[in-house]
Amino acid sequence: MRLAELSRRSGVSPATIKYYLREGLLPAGARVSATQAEYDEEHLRRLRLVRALVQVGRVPVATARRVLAAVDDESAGQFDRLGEVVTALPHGPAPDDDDHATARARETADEVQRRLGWRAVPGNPAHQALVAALAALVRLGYPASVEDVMPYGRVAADIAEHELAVIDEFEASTTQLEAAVALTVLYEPVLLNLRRLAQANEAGRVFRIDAEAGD
Amino acid sequence: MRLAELSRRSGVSPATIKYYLREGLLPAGARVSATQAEYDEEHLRRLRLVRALVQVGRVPVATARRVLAAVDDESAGQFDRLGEVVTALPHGPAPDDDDHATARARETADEVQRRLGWRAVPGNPAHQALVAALAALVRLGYPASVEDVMPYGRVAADIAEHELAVIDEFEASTTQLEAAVALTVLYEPVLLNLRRLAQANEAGRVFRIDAEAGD
DNA sequence: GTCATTGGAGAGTGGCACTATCCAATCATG
DNA sequence: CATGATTGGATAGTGCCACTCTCCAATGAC
Repeated sequence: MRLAELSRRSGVSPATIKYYLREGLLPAGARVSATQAEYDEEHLRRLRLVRALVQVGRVPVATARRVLAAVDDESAGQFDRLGEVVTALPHGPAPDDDDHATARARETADEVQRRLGWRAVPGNPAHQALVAALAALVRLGYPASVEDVMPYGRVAADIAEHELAVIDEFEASTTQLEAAVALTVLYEPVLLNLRRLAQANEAGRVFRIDAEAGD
Repeated sequence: MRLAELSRRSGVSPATIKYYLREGLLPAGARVSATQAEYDEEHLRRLRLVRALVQVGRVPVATARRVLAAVDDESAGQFDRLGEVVTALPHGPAPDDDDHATARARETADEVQRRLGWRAVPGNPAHQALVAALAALVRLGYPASVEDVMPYGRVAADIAEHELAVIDEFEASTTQLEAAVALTVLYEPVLLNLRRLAQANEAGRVFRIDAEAGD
């Protein structure tokens, strides 16, 4: 199919598809002549994945390129590619200054991971972002002790175990990696928005009861 | 204290503090003369909250203004203010087109909420964002059935119940609302990054065993 | 043969979170 | 009281990012 049809079938504007081609998010089509290229179903699928990552998963375009390159890199082993993928995916900001709050947050993060039996990797961007978030809570005086964080850690462990089981069912290593990326990135907003809905629901219960009791 | 000292104590540049004052994220200081203003500890605390929301929570500045205005609005009741806060907080994008995938996603979202005993509010931005994320999964052919999503819903319900209990322990309604905002926004990266760490840990177990077994 | 279409390249746009520059009023100091 | 530094407010500018617009030569369809 031509670029115009790829655009029509995906709902992505031709200009944006050209942009993705330029940025290396989408492999070039098979050049059928000097001014025409042919795209197939695989291009359509990849384009949909890119759109999902960028729009729903809020992955920056430059990051998506790195992630997809790691997924496609047949030369490296599966475990190394997965490592590249998870470190390339966007995380929060790393802690900017090493104050008291950051130090306490780091201790908390380490202890939580120890209790869950995880190997703590201090350089891991997810670890850094976790410390930064906990440090912000500490700075504001909100609860962020090991006991406060542990419930989230247990929940995360449950979810991850379930997700890896799902990923492991895919056959080829490239489809496994693509599934890992898609499920990691796209179930993120699912989880967050379900949490928001649960909070709204729970808040309705708690505060309405309070209000009925006379505030 | 003067703006310069507020800057020193918070680590935020004077130019950025001025920007926040202009944008209404930070109330003006007490004007002590035509060219001088006095800031107190409350300003410092608010500034730290703003920084945490904007930097760690990735809340857009315009959104933070709405959220903080609702927290401060003494004229409205607590429940209404909380409603304004949760709808103002950033969510993912709403579904852009109403195709087959979106329709299926909507059904799934409704059924999950029904099973969890939540009142489904279709106009809720969190609901919209949930549908958009599920639609993206459906479009890519990844598992997004009611059974796939329910574990996340149960986890969200557990977390929310725990969080509301924490919030309910704060005394004044303004501090409760501020706590609701801070905990909702700042525990989000905590949860997400713990999930990433759990995934990395679980992936290490699964794929290393696979590799040892001969790939 | 003619004219609309295609794909590639480069520059331009709009939004956002700052950031740099001015400026007049004021404060501390001698 | 003179004077130079500081302060806070206003305005314009910067850098980044995800597109989007415009142009163009080569081509394909009729």
